[in-house]
Parts: sequence; structure tokens; C-alpha cells
Amino acid sequence: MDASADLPLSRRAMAVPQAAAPWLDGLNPEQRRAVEALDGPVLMLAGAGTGKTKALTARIAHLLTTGRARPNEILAVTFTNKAAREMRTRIGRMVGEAVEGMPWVGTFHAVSTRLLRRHAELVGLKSSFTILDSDDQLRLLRQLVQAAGIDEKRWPARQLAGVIDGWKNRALDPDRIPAADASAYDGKAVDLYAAYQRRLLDLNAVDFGDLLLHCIRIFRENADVLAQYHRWLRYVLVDEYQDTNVAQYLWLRLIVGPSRNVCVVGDDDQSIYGWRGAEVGNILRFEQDFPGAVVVRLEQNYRSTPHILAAASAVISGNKGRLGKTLWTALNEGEKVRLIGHWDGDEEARWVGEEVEAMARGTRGMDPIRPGGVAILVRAAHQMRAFEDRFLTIGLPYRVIGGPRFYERQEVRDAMAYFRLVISPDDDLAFERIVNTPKRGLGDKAVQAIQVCARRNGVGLLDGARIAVESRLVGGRGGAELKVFVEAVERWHRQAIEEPDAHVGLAETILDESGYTAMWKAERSPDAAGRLENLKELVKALEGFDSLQGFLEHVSLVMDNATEDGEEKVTLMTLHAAKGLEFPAVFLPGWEDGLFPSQRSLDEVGLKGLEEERRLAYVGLTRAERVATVSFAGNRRVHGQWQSQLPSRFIDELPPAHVEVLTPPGLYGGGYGAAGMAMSASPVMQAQASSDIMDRAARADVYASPGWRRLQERAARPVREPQEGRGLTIDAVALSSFAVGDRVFSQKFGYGRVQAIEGDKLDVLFDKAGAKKVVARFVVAAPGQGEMPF
DNA sequence: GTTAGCAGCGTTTTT
DNA sequence: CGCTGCTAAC
Repeated sequence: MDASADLPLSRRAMAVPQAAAPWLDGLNPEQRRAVEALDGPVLMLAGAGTGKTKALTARIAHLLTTGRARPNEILAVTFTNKAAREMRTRIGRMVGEAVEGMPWVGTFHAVSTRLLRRHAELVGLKSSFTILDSDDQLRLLRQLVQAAGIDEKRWPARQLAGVIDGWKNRALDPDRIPAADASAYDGKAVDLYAAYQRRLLDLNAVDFGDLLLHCIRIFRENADVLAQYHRWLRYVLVDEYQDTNVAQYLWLRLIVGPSRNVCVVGDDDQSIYGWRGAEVGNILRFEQDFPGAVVVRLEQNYRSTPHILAAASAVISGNKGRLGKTLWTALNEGEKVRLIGHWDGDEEARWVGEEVEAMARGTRGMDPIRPGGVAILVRAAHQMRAFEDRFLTIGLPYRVIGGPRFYERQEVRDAMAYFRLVISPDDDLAFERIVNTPKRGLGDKAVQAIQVCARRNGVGLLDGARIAVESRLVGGRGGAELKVFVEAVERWHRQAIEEPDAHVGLAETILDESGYTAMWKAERSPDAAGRLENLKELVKALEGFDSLQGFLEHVSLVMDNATEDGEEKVTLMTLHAAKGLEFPAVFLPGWEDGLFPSQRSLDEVGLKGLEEERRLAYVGLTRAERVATVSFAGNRRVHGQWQSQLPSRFIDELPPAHVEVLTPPGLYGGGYGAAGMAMSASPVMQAQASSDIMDRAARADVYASPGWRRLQERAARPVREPQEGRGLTIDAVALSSFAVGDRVFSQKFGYGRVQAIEGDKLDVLFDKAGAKKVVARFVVAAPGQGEMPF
């Protein structure tokens, strides 16, 4: 990559339109302050829907247009590709083509990649390093775990991946792991982490976390490099600052130069990524980190009606330790937040489907809302299935955001592995993925032989394979096919070098000659056709790039589906994916304790988890412009088992004055709590009920049942903080003291409650696995909520 | 070495 | 319930 392409060598004037100041039009006084405070640190606390992105982009336009900075002197980082794209588009709208010259607008990871490509050799990498996604990462870790002779059943590699990611989020190198963490993964995590890092270096590869960590190291160890960027990147902006983790924070502290021209934007109430290491503390601490910072609060909400805003504010006020904002709006009253309970998840989906259609017609005196203006926001991805099923049956067009992503599909990843291997023949991970795809008669033994061969000769697997064939270490049918494969890859590789422009044709050749397309054609499973479609689409996507290499680079970071069509579709996505978006109508299904707030979150991080869940509720509600509809079901199928559900405690936090209960009033009286209570019933009753209406006798049964009493107790119990450790790691301290009734977690059986104690053995009733006797040291205290009812 | 059939498992959220 | 990973037979 050529430095002169995007960094200034001389200070010539930039071609930026010199209009009066249209980018300042329509800003309110606070926004304007945030835009015009150009020098020194700025903290923009922007509540939901207060025009944060508008202010941020206006600020960039202001910097450019006043000549304070040129396009390539502004560093603007976001978290998601979506946000980065959005920012680019909006800057483009204000300053036109100048946005093309802004290389430093992107996600933390994308910007880091750019930096790292340039200075790779400073951390022992080649600038052509590959970026592993979580899938690759897991495969690699699995190999290491196996090599270490660890029983993967008891210690899943996935867990190790989680531990390592956690450390990377906190910017901890293998030699810096605090003693308290040393017991993780049976005490072997630290060594495996070190081994993993060595292996990555060998492979000339990095994972997502490394992108940041390597940059941090480069900055720390190379003052000259850092100084250079301080000179170049004159203004720094960070979006969604409340989501930064420790590594990102350090990265930022380093890259912001002595001029301290840094503007961070965020909302502590929308911090929903604690589980992946985000530290709300970063935003709470900003004024201490950058003394003298200008603090701007954006509190006027332009998005939602007063009822929606009031409901959201009431819910979020249950959290402690907020910076505190008072959102207000000049909009007219509008609809109250609507609340409805359903018998089960299927009925909830059915009702939502009908409601979407009704809204399109214009129901209850409301102006019509087209399906394209409707979003269904769920807590967990698996909730989406019920809606998809329903929408398919009634023929309601929908789209899923953040579902299984295009570039994560097996066939696409396989094809990509072929391309990777052709471009970089020493990409061992790619080689391993596809040597035997399609089947070439090469099993574990053959692959092992190749590996031995490669290691002995100090070469990559592809070369190792050639040697193995020549020396007949791999013979028979597999050997013959391997020979063909190796020769083909080498041929394609030459072709890629000789005719770099013919990359689209080459891609087709690779997929055809390797037999990969044929493999799917021969398969007659229902989704084979779709996979072939995807392959075609992949090849088509290639046309947008001028080389295979460029394409691979793009794909490794931008892993989302950008296919947008103009059709009117209902949007289905998780609450996490919805942050930053807005819709005229929003449905919030599944507000049931255990699902939302998620039981796991409560078990693992206690009150902190509950507060994060509450912020999620706040994010959900504040996505709505005109109508927000909260719903819950009394019964839900979890792992194929029917479970009774208690309405979410967040429902009780909705202020009655701003809520309209839609459930037929004959069903129950009183507040929402009662609403949900009547809906919660045993699976037996579920079979009895033929309609929405339950008779009194049935309800009496519900209230009398032991399950119901347990539910009430559970709801009444306060959330406790988890004890030692994070509840997931086996922690010596937590071993000793169990009491009957304690909530515990076991690697093997999940969560449960202690029934009896005999010496070092516990009788535990597990939520899912049932009653088991377990040795105390295999179990760890996991205080939190009670068991599932009934 | 491959494939089919079975058991057991697990589901939060993502760059 | 749907998936993955393992085992037993081809």
C-alpha cells in the first residue's frame, strides 16, 4: 500500500465546496455547539434519536469546509460496517466527492487493518497477513487443544476462544494475564493462548482482536511511527463511544495526539455490548481522561412521540450510575405504548402478522404504516423463526438483518478458501479447509502425512503436499487426486499472476476445475440449488473489484449482506442489530423473564447484566417513531420443550399512564402483572385451551399450582451478584461453600439448584438435565434467579 | 476413507 | 427441534 495515496505529503488546498455553511442549517443550539467546538476534547452525550449522527457528520463537514482538516486528516471510527457506511454516505451528501478521499473512516477493525498492513513487519508479520474470522479461529484453537491432549468434551475449544477473546478485549498479552484469570480453562488457557499467538504468527495471520492489539504494540514500541500519525491524523472522532472496550480505549488514547482533538459521541444508556468487553466506564471517565473537555448534551429527541419517550425514560430510570439525560420532544402526543399478552409464541407471531397487515391498511384511526416501516426486534436470534414461519404462510414479505450472513455460509467460505490458497499458496488454513472438499479420498491420515512432510521441510502445506506425493508418502487413490489438486492450484496461481485482470474468469475456472461446483450439482439436498446461487453471486461480486486480492481484503472485514432492494418488507432483527435505526412502528415480542431479561445474563453478571438488559429494552423502545408494541407469551417452546413464562419485569416498569393494554379486558383485571399471570399456565392447560379465553376455574388452578408459587417467589427475589469469578470458570474459592438451595452451574449440565449435600457430592436438580449427583468441584456457584417453573 | 445413522447437546447478543 | 460430532458399518 502506497502511503502517498492517502496521507498528505504537502499541504495543498483541497477541493471542498466553499458554500456559506449549509451544513450548519437545521442544527439546534446544542448540536451546533458540538459541531463548532473543533479544538480540544469534546464529549457529546447524545440520547436516542437526538440527531447524533447528524451532528457528527456536520462536524466533519465543518472541519473539511473551514479548511481545518483535509479529508485524509480525519480519523472517524465506528463499530459496525453499517455505521461506517452510513457515516460515509451522509458526509458525502454534505461535502460531495471529498468523502472519497477519506481513507480513515471505518470501523476500529478496518482502520487497524490499514495501519497494520503498513507496519506489519514491526510485529513480525508480513503485510499480506490473513485475517481469521471466528470460525477460522475456532478451528485453529481446536487443533491446539487436541495437540495438548485435552478432552474437548469437558473443555470445549469454544470456551477457550471466549477466554482468549476476553483477554484480547482487555488488551492482555499472554505474559500479562492476571493471576485471578490463570485458572481459566482448567488452568491451561494461558499456555494455549501463548501457543495460539505463536501459531498465528507462523501462519502470518491475525484474529479480530489482534488487529487492535498489534496496532497498540506498534504505537507503544515505535514512537516515530506514532508521532507520524499524530501529525497526519489531526482530528479524531469516535462514534458509540460507550461501546469501546479496553483495547479500543488504549488504541484511541495512543492515536490521539498532543493536540487532543478528539470528539467522542455516545450514550451510556445505550451501552449494550458489555458481554463482549465494552466498558461503559470509558465514557463515564472521559472528562477525567481528557481534562477540560467540552461536554455537550443532546436531549431533544426528534424521533419518537411523547408516550414512547416517556415509557423508555421510565424504564431506563431503573438503572443506577447513569450520566443522566432528560430527553424531551416537541412532537405531538401520538399513540401510547401498546402491550399485549399471548397464549404462546406462535400466537404472538400470528397476531403480529395480522397487526402488520392492519397497520398497512390504517387501523384504529392511525395513519397507515407500510410494512417497510415496521420492525420486529427480538432479544435472541432464535425467536425469529416463529415470525419467519408465520410470515411465509401469510405471504408477508420480510427480511432478516444480521442472520446467517452471506460470507459466513459454508459454500462461500469454501470458495473463498480456494481463492485464498491460489493467491497465497502458503495459506495453510485455507489448504486444510479444502484439500478434501470436494472429496478427494484424503482423510486424517493423509492430512497428517502432509503436515509432517511440510514441517520436516519447513514449508507450507501445499508444498508439503507436493513433496508427500513425490516421495509417495501419500499414495493410492488419494495420492493421485492430491497430485492433480496441487498441480491445479499451482496452475491457477500462475494464472493469477500472469493475468491479474482476468480474475472473474479465473474464479469460475477454479470452482469448475476443482470440482467444487460439480459437488453441489451432484448433491440433491433441497438447499444445494441455493448454494449454487450463492456461488454465482460470489463470482458476480468479484466483478466489482479489480483483483482477487482486493476482493479478499474487502471480504475479510466487511462480512455483511449488502443486498438491498426497494421492496416493502418487514424488518426482523435482534435488538443489538437495531441500535442506531428507527422505524415508524416497532414490535417488541418476547418480553418474558428468562428470555428478556435473559436468564443467562443475570446468572453470569448479576445486576450489571440486568442493567444491560434494561438498556436493551430502552434501545428497543426508542427505535419507534410512532408506535411501539410490547408483547409476551405465557408459554414458549424452548429446546423443543414447552415452558411457562412469566412476563418480563420490564413490563412492570412501563408507566401505566403511557401504556395501552390491548389484551381483552375480560381475561383478567388489574395491572400488567396480573395480565401475564393469567397467561402463564401449565403445559397441560395449554393443551386444554382452545381459544384465547380461559375460564375462571382454569385460572384458579394456575394460581394454586406449586409452579406458580415458585414463579412468584422467583420474581420477588432480588438479583444477586455472582460470587467469585464470572460464574463460568471453575474457581477454587467457590468450591467449598455450597448450601441446599444454592444456584449452581456445571460445565456438563448447565444451571441447577442444590437439593442435598453428602460430603463432597451434591444432589443437584438441573434445569435441563434433571437430577444428578455431581462432585462439588465440578460445579460453581451461579447465584441469580430461580429455576424454570413447573 | 467414506457414509449413514444415532446420540447428545445447546441457544444472546458481534467485529 | 435442529444441529454437530461421534460411532458403527460399507
